[in-house]
Amino acid sequence: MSTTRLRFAPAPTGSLHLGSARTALFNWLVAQGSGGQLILRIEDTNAELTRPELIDNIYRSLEWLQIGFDGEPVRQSERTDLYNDAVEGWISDGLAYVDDGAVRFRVPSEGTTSWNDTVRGTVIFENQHIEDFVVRRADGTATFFTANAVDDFDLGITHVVRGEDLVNVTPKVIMLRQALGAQDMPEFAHLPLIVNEQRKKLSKRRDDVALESYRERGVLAAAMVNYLALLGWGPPDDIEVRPIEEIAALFQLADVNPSPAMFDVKKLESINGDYIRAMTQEEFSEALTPWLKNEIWGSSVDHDRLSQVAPLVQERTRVLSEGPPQLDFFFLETPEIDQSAWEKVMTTAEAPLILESAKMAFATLEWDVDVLHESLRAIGESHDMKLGKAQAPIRVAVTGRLVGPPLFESMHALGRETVLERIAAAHTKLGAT
RNA sequence: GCCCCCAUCGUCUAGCGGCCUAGGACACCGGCCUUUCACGCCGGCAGCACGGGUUCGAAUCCCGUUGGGGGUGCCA
Repeated sequence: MSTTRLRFAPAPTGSLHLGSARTALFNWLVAQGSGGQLILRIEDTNAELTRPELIDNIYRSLEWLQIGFDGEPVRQSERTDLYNDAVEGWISDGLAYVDDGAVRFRVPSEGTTSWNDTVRGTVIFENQHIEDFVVRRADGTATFFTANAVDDFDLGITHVVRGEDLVNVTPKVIMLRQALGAQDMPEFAHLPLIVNEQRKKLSKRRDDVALESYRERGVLAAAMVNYLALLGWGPPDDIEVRPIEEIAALFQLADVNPSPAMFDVKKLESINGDYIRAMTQEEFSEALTPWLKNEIWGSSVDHDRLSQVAPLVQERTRVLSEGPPQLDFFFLETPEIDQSAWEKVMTTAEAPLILESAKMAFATLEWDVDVLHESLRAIGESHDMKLGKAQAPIRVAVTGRLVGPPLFESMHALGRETVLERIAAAHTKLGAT
């Protein structure tokens, strides 16, 4: 029995593109599910694509996604002899000819070239519509077609899984493979494109296509991979959010939907929120660390303190970068007061009374979450206000904002002294205006 | 222009001739829970592009129309 062998073959053109990441993932899923091998092949036949930092980018992104490969990466820039031999062979067999310094493959003017695509069914091209394409440039380097056909053959690739934008090169690659003397063809599967709201292929110019930028915003690798798997494929049991190993066990190339899929950031973030909530509290506060540097107070954070308060915002965080901003009042000397929040709740007749009462009550009561809760509830009641209303001035005074983590837990963590200071400051500020 | 492909709720999908009065998820809208926001729970809105066939029976098969996309480089 022959083992399944796949390859992910990106061209190094900067940060890994979402579409490429999805292609890498689907290749990986097939390899996992079939117990086969997955090879990473860098398509850098073009000299400017051989820059090391571009290639490092790919490695870094794939490593982050935890998409692993078998063996060392194959660099096409290091296999030029192989391609030259192939081209020379085609010339001497009369299958290719020199044209203006370049070498072109002679495409028959009759007949058809077709294959049975695993996701799209039979695809047929009439040879008369295919031009004599270039297999070696005038500068002596091999083109994509040549390198692709030679490598897939030489590396024993059994499944070619790639984007739909490559459908039209497939007949050319098939011809070259036959010209190489191959008796068999790999299984081809062309994945649907990932498109934007305008239903156009994601493009670098218009869309946020860099995998890296989602990572920087605090999308977890596991969530990204989970979401990507859902683009063009759906689990048979309707359970969408699940470990990638489970997806690999369920995934079938033939089940992939051939129509284009829109990249929906909202859904990605929803899934990311699921993954964040599934973390332990320790994992979550640890995961927040890289995003601290965006905050002015972030450089001097006490990590014990952070792990104490981070759980308060865990279920309120969809992407990690949203975490630290919700925690600022714990680490700032004085909270940054949101102007519109202040105007909304501090300009009522009750606000000063609530602050006044709380200032007195909080000075002596037992510093306990439940006691604080009950105390504020009673204060509100004495002014004929529901707790939801009564807590607002205190919340603004203590946290600076109208919304945030649970108030009593926050005050408890902050400590009596700080809370009293902030309430007093707000009270004074009110009196002054 | 030419070649190739695609077509189920706004979006991602399930469906592979009867189980469909079309299921799930995200989004959206209500409600409950509730110390704000969130989480959670309950409910709602909303779709087989259109027209012909085939069949006892079609979202599912065939043809056409329309609409959309991809490609058309000595890029990959």
